[in-house]
Amino acid sequence: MPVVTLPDGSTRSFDHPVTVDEVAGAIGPGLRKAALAGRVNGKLVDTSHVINDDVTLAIVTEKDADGLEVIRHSTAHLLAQAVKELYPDAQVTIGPVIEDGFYYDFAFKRPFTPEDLAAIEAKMAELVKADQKVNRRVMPRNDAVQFFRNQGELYKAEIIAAIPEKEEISLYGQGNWVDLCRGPHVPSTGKLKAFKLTKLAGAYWRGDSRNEMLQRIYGTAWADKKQLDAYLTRLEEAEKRDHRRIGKELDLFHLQEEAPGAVFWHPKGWTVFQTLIQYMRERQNAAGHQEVNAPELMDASLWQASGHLEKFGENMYLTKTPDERTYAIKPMNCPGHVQIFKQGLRSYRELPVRLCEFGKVHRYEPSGALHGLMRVRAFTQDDGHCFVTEDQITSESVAITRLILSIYKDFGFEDVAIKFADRPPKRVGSDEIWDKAEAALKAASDAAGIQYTLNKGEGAFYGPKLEFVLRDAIGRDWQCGTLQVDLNMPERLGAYYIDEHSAKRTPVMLHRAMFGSLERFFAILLEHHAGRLPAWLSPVQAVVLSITDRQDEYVRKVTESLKNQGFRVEFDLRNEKVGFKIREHTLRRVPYLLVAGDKEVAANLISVRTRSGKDLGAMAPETFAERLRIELESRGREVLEG
RNA sequence: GCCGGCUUAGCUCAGUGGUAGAGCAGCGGUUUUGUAAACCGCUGGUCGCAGGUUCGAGUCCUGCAGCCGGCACCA
Repeated sequence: MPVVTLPDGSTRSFDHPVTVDEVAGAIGPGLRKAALAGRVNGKLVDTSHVINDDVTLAIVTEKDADGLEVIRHSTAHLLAQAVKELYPDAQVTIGPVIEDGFYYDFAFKRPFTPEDLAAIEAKMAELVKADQKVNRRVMPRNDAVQFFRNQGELYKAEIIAAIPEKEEISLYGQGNWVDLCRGPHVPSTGKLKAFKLTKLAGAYWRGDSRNEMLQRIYGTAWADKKQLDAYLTRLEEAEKRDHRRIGKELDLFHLQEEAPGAVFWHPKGWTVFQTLIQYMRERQNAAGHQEVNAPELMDASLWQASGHLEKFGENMYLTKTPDERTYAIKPMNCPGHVQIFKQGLRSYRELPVRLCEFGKVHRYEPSGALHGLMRVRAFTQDDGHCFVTEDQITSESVAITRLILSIYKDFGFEDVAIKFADRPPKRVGSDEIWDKAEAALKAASDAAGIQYTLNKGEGAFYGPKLEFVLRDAIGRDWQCGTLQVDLNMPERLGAYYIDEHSAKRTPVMLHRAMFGSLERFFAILLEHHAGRLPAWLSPVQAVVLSITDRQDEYVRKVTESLKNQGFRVEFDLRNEKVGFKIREHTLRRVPYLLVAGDKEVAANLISVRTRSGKDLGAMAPETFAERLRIELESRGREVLEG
């Protein structure tokens, strides 16, 4: 006789086995109607699930995160059902829940068109209206394989055939459509009220580029129309902060056809870029890293020795010179730094040797990978290599980790996730060396007191790495910094030092980058701030505006004085109304607008307005300069308007 | 690289086989202006590139390039 304990601690006893649906009904008809699924002893089940024993039960509705998950999963099924009804020849494959929605992959003889998408969506709406009951049944594995084979669903049959033989397979059906699924699902299609198909895409079967390409349909699904609309609005907002759009609006950079994946930096964009470099230079100098510069073009033999040519040759720019030598444009900086380390005999007393470079590298990325500044073929790394003894791995790694996190704080990124990427399938070096490298990096992570998640098999080919992932203002994640322990490359490139017993020893090389790619970091900053860069990074920090031409001389004088103090300031003497000028410079995201009319000239003041529209009142130019200086030096932690 | 879409003025975009358009920007003038768009006028295009079909192509077809959305890749 089951006793059901509800989340509020109350219990309900039944004298016969009951379904989740019946329990919900016993609590109230409203809850019964709202029930999408149940959580029995922590496990998510259908509302039709039968409870035989004493359990804890939570009724899952659209208000729960679990409920939303069930809605999305069921909407994916609804999509597949609609596709099968419209295009019986299409074969279904998989349809999982993803962030904000779901997708479903189909194999079909012709590509789906945007018109198909509209038709599918209409069919889905029709099926919702029909409010078909969703039912679950189980089948022995082999029967299930046969069942789907008979229906011509070869992909489904293949998936099921990979499940251990003795397991029972659960099938979900609605109308005359059936799919393999673990579930749970909503009780009927009428529960799916707010969804939208969003995009069509190709996707490889089982995620392997050697396999055939399937057609993926993406959709989003929510508990109600309001949430759906909010999501669509969120997408529009994200589009507004797209760095490609902002880059154009603010005249920061451009890309053009003749140089795919390479950036033409405009004066304002380059100002920001240089500010980033200058900042990083100060931070890494202070941390004892020495800046160097290595050739962009080096003989291919060096890349052969490092292993890069073999592993990444297809993605390297190679050039043959008239003297019949083959040079590679550097795709990374490590071999160059090793050459610098190798000059002269190094003593253990010199270690750690920390070399770093703002290295411009070129990688022939697959054409489909290019994406604005986020993924380019020519980019600048704040790349560094620390040559250390084995004993120094931990302390050095801890120092680097702390440096990276402190730097991110200066840019306003407090929410940093760290991932530990261990040995990849394709790698150089023995397993013993990898064991050692992974253990060392783990020890260092623990010593630094950081929490990380495992990113299995995602390490570099020469060593394990920590990946530092930033979360931006609208919740998107970006991998930027990295710290890698490398026990392979120094040996391959013949680097050594003399230890305290006068013996040759191979140093350990720690690879580190903080911005990662400056181009990418720049783009992340633009999107994070929606173009409103903090004043210390803004290409133009203030504009001095005249109201009539009577203030021209004063405006020039004030501007000149601020520029002489090192601020990035412009003036605007155009024959325009002050409202027009304010609108324009606000749209250009200039942090401070300094207005000078007859009143200000008479009193030797400027009226200060922020780009967010706040009036800071009239003040002497010197006062403004003093307060701006504090803001810049504190990197925005102390703001003028605060 | 793979699947699909897109490419028209500096920018955003309209233009479904018959003489290339709008708004903004730019330029010239009027206006001397007080915190998010004053007014008038003018300029501006090998319609991504190369072929083809047609009496006629921005529009239809083929190839290529770039970009966009995904997939795969990412030292």
